[in-house]
Amino acid sequence: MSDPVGEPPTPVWDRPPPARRRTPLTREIVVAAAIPIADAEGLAAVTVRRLAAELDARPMSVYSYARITSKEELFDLMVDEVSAEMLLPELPPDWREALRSIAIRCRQVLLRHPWWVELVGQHVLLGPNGTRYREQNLDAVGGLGLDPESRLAIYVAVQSYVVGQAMFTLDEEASTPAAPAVGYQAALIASGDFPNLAGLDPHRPTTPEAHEQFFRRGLDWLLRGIAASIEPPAG
Amino acid sequence: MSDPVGEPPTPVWDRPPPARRRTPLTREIVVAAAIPIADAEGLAAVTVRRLAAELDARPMSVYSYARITSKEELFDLMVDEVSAEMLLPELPPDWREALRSIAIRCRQVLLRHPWWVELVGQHVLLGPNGTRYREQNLDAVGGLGLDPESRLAIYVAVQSYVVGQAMFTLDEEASTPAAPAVGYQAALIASGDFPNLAGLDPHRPTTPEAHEQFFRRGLDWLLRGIAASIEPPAG
DNA sequence: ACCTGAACACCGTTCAAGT
DNA sequence: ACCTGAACACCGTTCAAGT
Repeated sequence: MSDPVGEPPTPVWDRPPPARRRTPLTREIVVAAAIPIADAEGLAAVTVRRLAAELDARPMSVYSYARITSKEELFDLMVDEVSAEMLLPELPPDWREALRSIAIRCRQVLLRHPWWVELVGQHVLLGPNGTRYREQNLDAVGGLGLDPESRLAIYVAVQSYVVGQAMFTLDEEASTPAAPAVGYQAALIASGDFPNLAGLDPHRPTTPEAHEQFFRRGLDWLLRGIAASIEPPAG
Repeated sequence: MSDPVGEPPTPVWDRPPPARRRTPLTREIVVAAAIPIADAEGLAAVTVRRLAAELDARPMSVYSYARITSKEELFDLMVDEVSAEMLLPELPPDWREALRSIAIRCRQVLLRHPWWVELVGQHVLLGPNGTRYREQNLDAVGGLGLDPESRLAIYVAVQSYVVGQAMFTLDEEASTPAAPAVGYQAALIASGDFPNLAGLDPHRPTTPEAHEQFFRRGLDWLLRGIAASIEPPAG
């Protein structure tokens, strides 16, 4: 692992001398290397030294070639890169379907990149792709004749729900029944002081499909409430 | 800073010898010391060594006296401690008012302890106070004759919105107009490619009151949608 | 048994020295 | 000017030695 060449099957002299660099290190390569590490092992595994080793470079070269002045800026780039995945190629004409599609797509991306949620709290969506994403959200409700502030309020409400809900799903996926805290929880509930929690089926399904159904239920509530406030009850 | 006694104003011999320890170090004291640090300087400022210095102890004593085996467990304790602040002394009888009160209270606590949002993504609410908080949430909709799963869905939906919305508020409060990313953003929008974002008033109020109004709007949408699904339209 | 000092294996980043 | 090795000032945690 610490030997970038691996176990040499031939004498040194037979191996071609290392090329200066197969492809010059670029910002894109650095970001593309960091994202899978964060996906698979969490944000904490993304260290400058680890990236350098992975890219067969020296730690400080990561800063030089990615043109970043701190690790935080690398995180900014990672957040914006993933924001691009949230963009829909096309927006359904109906505002409700448009918001629903955006929310579902966003959720899928968040479940693929759990660290995004951790970062977005401190790294606002001000990069190029994050800006495009926000523009697309406002576009979704563009045909309703609402004032800009109201459109922003709708975007923030839906996005808040999606991000918060993704956190819950990730939480539940991460906490195995064997975790100590889960056992403690069960003992607490068995005390009888938590009748509502006790009423929950301990064997309720926690499949991805079940989580998605749960998510859609809340999303429908929110969209229905928005609809009720912008479309005065007909009849 | 590294000298726990400060600049001595008297010769050593005049100063009373250090008491063994004013009060024995306990878990509660450690957690109570950690929370204000996180509130004021962020989670990253909470280090074992910093805590030890603050409490006039050695780093490893923090582990011993708080009975924790890792820093993560300290974070677990911090999350649960703050969860207690979210509990309402009394629940309004009307389910909608109950959910609204919980949401507003929760939001106030989150704005006081911004790091809670960062942690809750990986530290599920399985401690004693977190469990009480979840029980209270389920209790809020206990008088409607809903099945347990539906009550859980309502709790998760409201809580998701509250947590996600708090992140947005904290984001906006944190990003000063002088931040480089904000300037970049303005230039992007000036390009004309983002008509919806361009339509937003750049001088719109960003006071805490304005944020709260924004929050309440989305909360009302969500509650209205929930109401519509459990109370079939009368008339 | 409980507590703790020194040491270990890491971090991100500074900075002076290279090219 | 751009790049980088060594060094600095930190981390969380292990572990052996104390009481």
